This record gives sequence, structure tokens and C-alpha cells, in this order.
Amino acid sequence: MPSPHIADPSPQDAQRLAQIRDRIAAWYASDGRDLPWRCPERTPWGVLVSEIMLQQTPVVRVLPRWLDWMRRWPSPADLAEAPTADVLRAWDRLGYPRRALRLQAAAQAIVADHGGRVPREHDQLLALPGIGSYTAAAVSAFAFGERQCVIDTNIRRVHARLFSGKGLPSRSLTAAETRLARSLLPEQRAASVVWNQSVMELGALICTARSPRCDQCPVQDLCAWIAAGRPEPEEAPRGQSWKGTDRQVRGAVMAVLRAADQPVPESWLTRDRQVTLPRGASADLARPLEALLTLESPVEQRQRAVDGLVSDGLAHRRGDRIALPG
DNA sequence: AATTCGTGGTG
DNA sequence: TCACCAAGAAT
Repeated sequence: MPSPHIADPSPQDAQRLAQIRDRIAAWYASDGRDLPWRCPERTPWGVLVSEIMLQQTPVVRVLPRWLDWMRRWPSPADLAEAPTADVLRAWDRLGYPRRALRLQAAAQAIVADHGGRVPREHDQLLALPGIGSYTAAAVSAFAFGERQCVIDTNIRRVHARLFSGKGLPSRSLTAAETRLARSLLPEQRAASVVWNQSVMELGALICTARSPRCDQCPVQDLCAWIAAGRPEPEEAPRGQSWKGTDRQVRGAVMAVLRAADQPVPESWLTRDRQVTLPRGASADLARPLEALLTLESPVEQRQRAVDGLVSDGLAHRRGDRIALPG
């Protein structure tokens, strides 16, 4: 039964922790992915963009969007002055398009308050729109090499299994988890960066949520969860509702607006089962519009979704038509 | 603390 | 097939 190394770890625990660090670091050096936001030429801005895009979004989906984005807007100042419609279209289908809005707002704040350079300190990053506790720590650590306690979903899962012997972490981050994570973080800056990065990568590639590849894990023999016989997770995950919700309609409306090269009549977005396409509608407009119009959602729900997008700043009303802002 | 917010791949 | 899941943040 491994103790959680909170205050005064025993020599045994200290030795086990040192082994864990070394092995995971060695595994990361040989098996870690070669991602463009990890290459030596990366910029703090590139790291920040990647962290925002990667929120709740798989790496494979982010890769092509990140490459285009960095070529088009290689600095915060470039993004700051871009038309919002361009930003939302470049975001494409990464999901949660409010992130794109906040990323641009963050770029504008970086220009206004930090001379156009991404700040390196946690508190200053945290003050930027769309940047929370995780992203602030991640940018500070991965872009600037600072010693930060990074806690994301991967790291939480590895900690839960390796040190706490649980199948999965609880739904929300607890104070005990944060304490544990702090106690595990190496004192030296360079070592702390490697620890953050390598544990996160282990969670992403080996210690996965669904079917972990324990046979490939470098610390299999040191894992508290395996020692406990891989017990099932305690609380069942709560599903993310989607079908028949406003989110589904918001997504469909955004798809139409992204594809449209001119403002779209609001009635097309809200009338139930309207199938007549606008005269001269392009093929790009027709496809998502058709998908939207066949959604079995009440007219009132569609109206609510449109209103929500407008009030969130993701869409703009011009008379009875709506379009992307900017 | 519990919800809301997109999108698409997958076990 | 269909929940579940993916480098969370804001409220």
C-alpha cells in the first residue's frame, strides 16, 4: 500500500518515486510523440495556440488546424488584427468555437498589455481570456521551462492509478489530488518540465481511460492500481448530452455560417423542415444547411440556439440575416 | 458544485 | 450500435 508522499515520504517511497520518474522520462525520450509544438523551433505563441486547441480535442484533429493557423498568424499581433470571421472559419470543426473567440481576445490582450509577447508567469497567463489553471501552468512550463504543477485529465488518471490505486480519478479535481501532484513534482526546473510532459504523454498513449496498455507501461510493476488487482472505477462517468440539445443545433448553425460566403436569412436557420435552398446557393452552403434543416429539433430550440450564438458573439445579426462577425 | 459548451473517432 | 472520450474554461 503506497503512501501518497504528502509531507514526509519514507525512504522507500522516495526511492520508488525516483524510479518512477526515471523510467517514465526514459520512456518519453524513446516513445514520446514528435509534435510540432514540441520541436526546438516552437514559439511560446505556438505552444499557447496548441494548448487552447487541445482543450477537449484530440491531437490528430488539432494537427492540421495548428499548422495552418501558425502559418497564417505566426504571432499574437497577427491574430489580434484578423477579421473574426476568418478566425472562426480557420477554427473549422475543432469544436467549442468560443475558444477561437477567446484565443483572439487573448492575443489582443497580449498585444495591449504585454508588448505582443506571451507572458511567462502563471498569474499573468491566468488573467488572459480562455486560459484557466491548466493552460496557464502548461504554457509556463512547456513554453518557458518554468516549474509548474500541471494537472490535466491524463496526469490525473496516471496519478489515480499509479499512486492511489484507483481505476479513474473522481469527476472533479479535489484538493487531495492537487496536494498529491505538488508533492510529486521534482524540485529542479528542468526535471519538473520533463515530469509534467512525460506523465501527460504516458496518460495519453499508455495509461488511457478506456483500455490501458499496461503491458507496454514502463512502471507496470510499480503501479498501485495493478497491485490492487485493477479495481473498477468507483463512480460511473456522466455522459455528455448531445442529441436533441441546443448544442447540436448550435453546431449545425455554425456549420452553415462557416460555409456561407454571405449572411444567411435567419428564417432558414429556424424554420422547421424548410427544404428550399436559397437561389444560387453554393454546394458548400447547401450541404450543412440541409443537415440543419433535417434536424428534428423544435423551431423554438433553433431560435434559442441562434440567439445564444449571437449573444456569445459567435454570430452577428444584420436585419433578418445572420453571419459570422468581423 | 454542477452545467454548459462542438465534433468526431472508437471500444 | 451507442455511450464514452479527447492537453478545460467559465459561470
